[in-house]
Amino acid sequence: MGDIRKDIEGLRREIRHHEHRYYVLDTPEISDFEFDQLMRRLQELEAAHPELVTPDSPTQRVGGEPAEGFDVHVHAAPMLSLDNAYSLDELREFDARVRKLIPGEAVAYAAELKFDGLSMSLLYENGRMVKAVTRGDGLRGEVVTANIRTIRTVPLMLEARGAGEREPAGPSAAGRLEVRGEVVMPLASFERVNRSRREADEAPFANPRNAAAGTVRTLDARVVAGRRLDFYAYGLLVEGAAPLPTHLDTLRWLNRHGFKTSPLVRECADLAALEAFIEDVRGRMPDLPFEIDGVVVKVNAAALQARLGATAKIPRWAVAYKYPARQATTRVLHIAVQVGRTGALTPVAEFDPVLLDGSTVSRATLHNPEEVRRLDVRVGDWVLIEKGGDVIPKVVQVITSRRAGELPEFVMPERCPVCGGTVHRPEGEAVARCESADCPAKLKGSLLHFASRRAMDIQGLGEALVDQLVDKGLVAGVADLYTMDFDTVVALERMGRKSAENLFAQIDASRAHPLHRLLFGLGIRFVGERTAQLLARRFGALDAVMAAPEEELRATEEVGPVVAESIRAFFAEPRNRALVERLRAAGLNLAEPEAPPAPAGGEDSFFAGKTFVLTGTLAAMSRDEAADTIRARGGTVTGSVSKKTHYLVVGADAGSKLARAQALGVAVLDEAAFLEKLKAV
DNA sequence: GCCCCTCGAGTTCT
DNA sequence: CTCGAGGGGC
Repeated sequence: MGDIRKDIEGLRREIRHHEHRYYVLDTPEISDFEFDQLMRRLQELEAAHPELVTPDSPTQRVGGEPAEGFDVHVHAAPMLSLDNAYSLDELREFDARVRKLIPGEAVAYAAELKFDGLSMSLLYENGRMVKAVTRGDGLRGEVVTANIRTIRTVPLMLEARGAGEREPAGPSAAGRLEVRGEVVMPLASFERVNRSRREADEAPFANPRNAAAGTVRTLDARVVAGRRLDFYAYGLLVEGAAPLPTHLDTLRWLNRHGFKTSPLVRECADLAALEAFIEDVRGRMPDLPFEIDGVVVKVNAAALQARLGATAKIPRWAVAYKYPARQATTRVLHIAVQVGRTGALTPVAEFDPVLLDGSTVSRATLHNPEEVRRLDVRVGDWVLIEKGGDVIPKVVQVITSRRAGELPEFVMPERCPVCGGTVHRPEGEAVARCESADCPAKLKGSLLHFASRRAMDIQGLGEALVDQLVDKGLVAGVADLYTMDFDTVVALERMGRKSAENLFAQIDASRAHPLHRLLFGLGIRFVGERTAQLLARRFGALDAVMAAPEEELRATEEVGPVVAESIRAFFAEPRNRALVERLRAAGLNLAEPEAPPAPAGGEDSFFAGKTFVLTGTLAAMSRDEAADTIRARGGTVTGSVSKKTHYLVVGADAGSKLARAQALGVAVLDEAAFLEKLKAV
């Protein structure tokens, strides 16, 4: 419990620091998204430990303090922010919560666009706009009336077109009332503003929302007038009057009085209708003249809203659904250089974390110096990133229009960033490699590779442990794994007795694995899983492979001059020969068992002699299991679709392979058909 | 010598 | 999953 209290206090300190940087100093150190994540974590901890919530916690107020330069206005009613739903699941939870709080009521929702701008409160007296106030910290905002007056879609005088026949007329515009909405910068204006800022050698705005926020807080209203902002209204508070019966009524009232409101709105009776609307809006997003980042969902009936009420920070009757972005833009903070097990130096872009398709992404490989040059990525650049058909994010392009001034080009280091060893890039090859035999990064990579599932399958030997073993000098090569001292390992960080026992059991069991796993695990260049299997099967024992002259090696399937030379060079290396001797001494199996007889009945099965490719996620089994099953029935499984492929087995979310199969006219089996064929045998 | 097929290698986040 | 590159068929 003491730990949790410490965590909470640490988080609060951190959040207060960033709030100050953001709201007061106007020089944030972290992205909005990271800030949100900190806040979320604090909220979760406090929710789990309500006794630790204090009134001065950052969660107990809505935002920051107004900056100097503008008058401060205290909102008549706090401008709350909305709770966010980052997935349909979270939206479902919202719906369930609402229905649970007001059981038996027929709940309908009003859904509209969630503009990516800044909230604004407009005060009207006798129909005249007298004051415009930013949201500020939710309680007090900045008075920016002169700036907002320049926005053409903000009515300075309320119109009062007649009510439609079926709509209630609503309150008169005569008294004091407040209209709430969002100031946005349309994309066309955004492009124009950034173009002229670049011409004037000023840093362009990162996105329309920042541009709108920056503009509204400009002290010179003439500048604001030139920026063409827009205003969309979504809320109405009338002094001394009850709210209109529903949110949709409010929107109609606002329209009739001269305000723009969300161009897409729908009344949704249930979750399914909400999901349909969300899907619909997603499709239309590219055609909208402004940026949105989601859909706002509100309980439509004012009476039910009142019954649901609000917490100190957010109303319980509304939620903002945010789309998982398929693409995102972010800023490159750093280009790191990683060293892999083969010594390959890989440049990696590290950027401001962004939410991309449901997960937070903070880095993406740039593969090699060639790719860095092709993209022309530089530290400080804004880049467009996406997750293609798969999970792995990639940098699509640099947004050169947002490059502020001159940025230095990336240069590959001439020495290994980990060990300082010499780096060599052979003529005509894309990758540069660290040449040092003792590079810790290479050692860590080889250990992880050795322990990987398809090699020696030592579970529990992960990155964290390998780091410790190497950094503490306990392991200097794979052979040391078999001579490690149990007590030393138990003493390592985050290593309990039980985990150490499991680890040693795994290491012990690995001694008996067949030769092909060891051969693969050694990490000889160009000898992957398959080549290792072919070699092990042909030579039967490690000594035979080591002793084989190059011609013999080349007689093995899929081994040509390059691979043969690589194997020869590996075993010519004295330290590698010594390694083999140590492994032998440690009692490792250095032989390959005789190939098992062909599976009974395999020859006449549907699968026998045919080539299969698997893609997507299968529900009934993993892809590996499916591959084993096919092989057990006499089929072959390969990784890529070609004309020789007989069938492509597709699971859910199939990627590019399906398209390729269709292009080549390769037959496709869906999971149901595949399982059917399996049963038939 | 060209082209197709595979294999190898690197990779993100939860 | 994708890219680069080795092997081997034609």
